[in-house]
Amino acid sequence: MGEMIDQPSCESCISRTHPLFRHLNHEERNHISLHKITETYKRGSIIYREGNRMKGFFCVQKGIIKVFKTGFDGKEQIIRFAKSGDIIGYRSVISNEPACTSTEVLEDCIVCHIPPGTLMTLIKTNGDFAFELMKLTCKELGEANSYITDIAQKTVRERLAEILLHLKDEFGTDETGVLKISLTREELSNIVGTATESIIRLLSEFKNDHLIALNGRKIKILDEPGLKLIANI
Amino acid sequence: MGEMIDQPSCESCISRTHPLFRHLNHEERNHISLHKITETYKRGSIIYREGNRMKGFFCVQKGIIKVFKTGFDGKEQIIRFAKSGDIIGYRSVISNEPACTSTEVLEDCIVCHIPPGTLMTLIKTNGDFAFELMKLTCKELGEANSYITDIAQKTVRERLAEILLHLKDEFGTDETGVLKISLTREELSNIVGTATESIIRLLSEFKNDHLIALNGRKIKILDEPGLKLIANI
DNA sequence: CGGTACGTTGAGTCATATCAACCATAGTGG
DNA sequence: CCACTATGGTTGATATGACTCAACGTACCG
Repeated sequence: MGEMIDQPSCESCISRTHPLFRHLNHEERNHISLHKITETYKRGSIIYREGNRMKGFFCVQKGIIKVFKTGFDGKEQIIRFAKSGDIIGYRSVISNEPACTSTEVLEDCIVCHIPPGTLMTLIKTNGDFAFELMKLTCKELGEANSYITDIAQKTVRERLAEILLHLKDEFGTDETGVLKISLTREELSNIVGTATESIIRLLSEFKNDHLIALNGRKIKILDEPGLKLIANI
Repeated sequence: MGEMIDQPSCESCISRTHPLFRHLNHEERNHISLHKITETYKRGSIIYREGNRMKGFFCVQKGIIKVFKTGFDGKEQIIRFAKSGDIIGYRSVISNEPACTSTEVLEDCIVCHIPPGTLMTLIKTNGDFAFELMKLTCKELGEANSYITDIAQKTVRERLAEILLHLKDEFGTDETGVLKISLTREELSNIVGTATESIIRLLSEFKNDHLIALNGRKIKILDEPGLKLIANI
């Protein structure tokens, strides 16, 4: 459970212009405003865990969350990240199944929790909302399909190069070119689907080949075309 | 393009009781009836190809279709199968993106093609339909997420055992216990994500361990608990 | 100051890919 | 009817990418 903070109105929320919420009318937004709970979560907190019965979904205002599954031997597999504007947990609400992933906060978050009934009502009464949500799901599904193909066919080296580029696209870099998202070696290995040691060795190979620069968890992309070549993009 | 056959009415279609179509009223069903095109496809035909702009979606009446992506070096990765009652191609219609997978017929098919406008209208005007479709997408997404974790973390041996059990669940067996779906060794390898030779070797290992019996493409499951043990289920 | 989590490096092993040869079957065209 | 070709299946030998295990360094924290 996160910590409750002053409850801001949805009328002033940055997500108001999000494709998903763009089509809501005054009344619908008001309804959400009344029923949502805005909370903060610190780095390391678990928002929900695989197997939990979901009691609504979450809209991320700020921060970064990792979405992962736990494999047979307890090893995490990171499926995706959620950041400002993304929503998580809706899949389980809709399928009415226990959550199939866990979510852990990587960077302190502000998250709005919206009860399940509100989601259902919106889907069934607002066609545009339903359509946008479906678009979102379809996008995720398309990405998942690509991911499957990549993991099945590419080498660890190729996948690491691809993930680095992908992280740059998704989270960007600061002024000096350092990836904004900060991950442990283990987390990187849990995205790529490999052993931590392999990631360490490959990162230092990439560094020797002047593709990246390393400084602890800070990763700077030096040669994007070079990485693309390795990743086969 | 498939071959057109006598156009049956949707009023008598077996898919009428499908969760997705259950909530359609007389008028909506009539509208689909008027606008759908029912076609047959022979084994080996391609219904649509990755990158195609989709001109509607398909509802499978009969037969088996494989849904796959083509990797960098041309190797196929089978993402899923579609059989009676399943629908394919809707993702691209909704995202309004080119198809992200190709589909090839494994067993002669009867397929109804439904134009994109009809899908959109249904989503936006029939909340129950939208909700059921979303459920379907979410189910696929959940399966894709599990698949990612499996491929990333399990060995080829474990995955093959799992796939065999999965094929049994999805397509069943005949009276003698032989899997109803018939796949080439290469197709099996394109599901598991490995080399054809590895599949051949592992299948014959499983056979020696009396887990399965082999006769050409016919695979009989002899020891389901044993396979589950190997698959870590 | 010791403890805990993370990062790094080396050595050895193993699962799986790759390459190559060969067999079986079925369809094709002269 | 036979040679020809294509496709799928099988097996063996060899190479190697990646994992595992183990030791050790580093940094932060109470």
